[in-house]
Amino acid sequence: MITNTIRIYNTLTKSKDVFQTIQTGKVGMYLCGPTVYAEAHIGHMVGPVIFDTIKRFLVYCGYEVTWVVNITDVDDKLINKSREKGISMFQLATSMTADYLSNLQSLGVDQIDHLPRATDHMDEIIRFVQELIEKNFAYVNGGDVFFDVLKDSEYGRLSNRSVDSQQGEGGDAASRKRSPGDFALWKSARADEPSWASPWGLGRPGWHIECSAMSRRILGKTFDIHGGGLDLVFPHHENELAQSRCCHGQPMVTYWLHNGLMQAAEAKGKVGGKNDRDEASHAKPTGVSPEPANSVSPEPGNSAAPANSAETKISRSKGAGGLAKLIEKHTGERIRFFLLRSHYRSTTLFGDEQLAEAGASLEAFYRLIQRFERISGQSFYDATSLKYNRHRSEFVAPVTSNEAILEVIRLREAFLAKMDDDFNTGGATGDLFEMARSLNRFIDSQRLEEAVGRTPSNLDLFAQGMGILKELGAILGIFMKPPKQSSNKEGSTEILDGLMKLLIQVRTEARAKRDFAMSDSVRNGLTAIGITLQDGKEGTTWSIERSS
RNA sequence: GGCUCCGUAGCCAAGUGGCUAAGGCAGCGGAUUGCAAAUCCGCCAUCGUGGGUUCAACUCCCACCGGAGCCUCCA
Repeated sequence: MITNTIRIYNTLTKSKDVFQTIQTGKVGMYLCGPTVYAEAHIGHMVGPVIFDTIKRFLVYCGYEVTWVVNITDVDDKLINKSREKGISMFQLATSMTADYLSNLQSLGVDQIDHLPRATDHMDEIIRFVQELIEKNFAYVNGGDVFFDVLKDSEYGRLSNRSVDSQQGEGGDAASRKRSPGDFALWKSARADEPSWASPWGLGRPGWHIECSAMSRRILGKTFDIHGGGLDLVFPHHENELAQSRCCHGQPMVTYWLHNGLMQAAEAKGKVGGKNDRDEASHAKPTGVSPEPANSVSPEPGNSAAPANSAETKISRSKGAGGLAKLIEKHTGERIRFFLLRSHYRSTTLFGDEQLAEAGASLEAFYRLIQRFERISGQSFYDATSLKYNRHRSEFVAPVTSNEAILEVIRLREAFLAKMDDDFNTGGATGDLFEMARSLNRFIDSQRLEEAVGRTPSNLDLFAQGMGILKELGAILGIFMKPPKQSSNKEGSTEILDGLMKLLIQVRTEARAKRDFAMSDSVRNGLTAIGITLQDGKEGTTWSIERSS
């Protein structure tokens, strides 16, 4: 059963529209993926994470969703970069695609159904160009094919631009265009460039046509949702839209979604943007004095670092696998949660401090989950252990008059209402924090930490409450598996557990004898190496502090 | 220059024409604890500036100041 109370902000209409699918119960969505010429940076993850969340939410609401993310593996940048590196374009694309996919996996983006590569769809691309020529929306000049912008009366509507304000690319291509705003559908290849045979000679596709061709093949001529970064609105999406609409005589997409761009804290410009890439770009006469050169970069995370340092550095180093390192330091779940804390349409301030803060707040959930596992003796993460509801329409509220649990039920509604409102994950996470507080309050008020409070009905109610937390976590794609511990715990778990047991026993005996000097010495020593002890009603527990 | 968007507490960040303006981080007070940690309770904002519309605006309109994006490859 479908539950639809969703409204989506649509770039095309510039308003929040009621969500209505083309086919009942089915959703087709397409997200513009990367051009795989360099390692991914955090900015590349915004779209995938929000779309992954959108798909989870739509599935939760009862839809059958097909999600496509394309991989652009042929492009001028790829050609140039592969030459630079002395490898083939194919090799470069393969390794950078692998990097991209592993980053997605780390962030829990696992809902993608199709990852089409442009080079695997040359036939469809060529056919698409052919159709546009036949329908007189495109023209051939030399070995190039251009889209004729003036033939499309609706051109410019998505990005709110008039045709005469279009500025086309200059260079030798300009002379072969009818009007400057025309863009290439097919580019003739020079002898030393990768190329494919076509009716117009050897060449490669233009930048925009692959998305039109691949989305048509997989999702059809008209589909529900198309997304990408705000920077793609023009020219990429405007052109894609023009190609598809002109070719098919019907709308390409119902809802155009655009995510805001990441901005490096204490740095100018978006992450991965011009300022990041162009080391020596003081060309702009902005009147601002050139930044001081930052030669030595302090340890990231050192908040005492001078401005123009750590945070800026992270985005700058994207060419050297910046994101993979970031994930290693902060864990994928932390980065995902960080991205979800703000609204996808807003510009997000990104920096080491912001990430650390997201991590600190996440700890409260992890502690609650540990508390649950300790009390109930069952796993929170194991799919067969804690029951939770996968579909919105199947929800059955726990029967109780307990205030804390009633609050959890109320917060679930609030959470879902926020998700309904243009996928407001930033607002929804707020409800999650309140939910955690309510669940802790339930534990405290019912004395679940002690044997006396663990009545079957209390334990059952508690499990139902935690099930709601898990239900909502699953929509956001978090709390699906245990958080990553420090890497050095791997492989030595048993020895570590044994040692900790021993130390705790020694300390407990000292405390029993009221030898607090001794017990504090043990605890302080452990704290110093990153292990935290917690004295509870039923003994002492320990945990390793995760990287900050 | 053209076209968009943003400016909410020390920091991050939701949100609304009228009820106490979410939540997080940090901080402070209390309960709890041998002391801590964790947890719970409480405190911590008149929403960039100046006008206007309105019975009523942080929320709508205008101007200004400040910031970002696109117009060229970009998630």
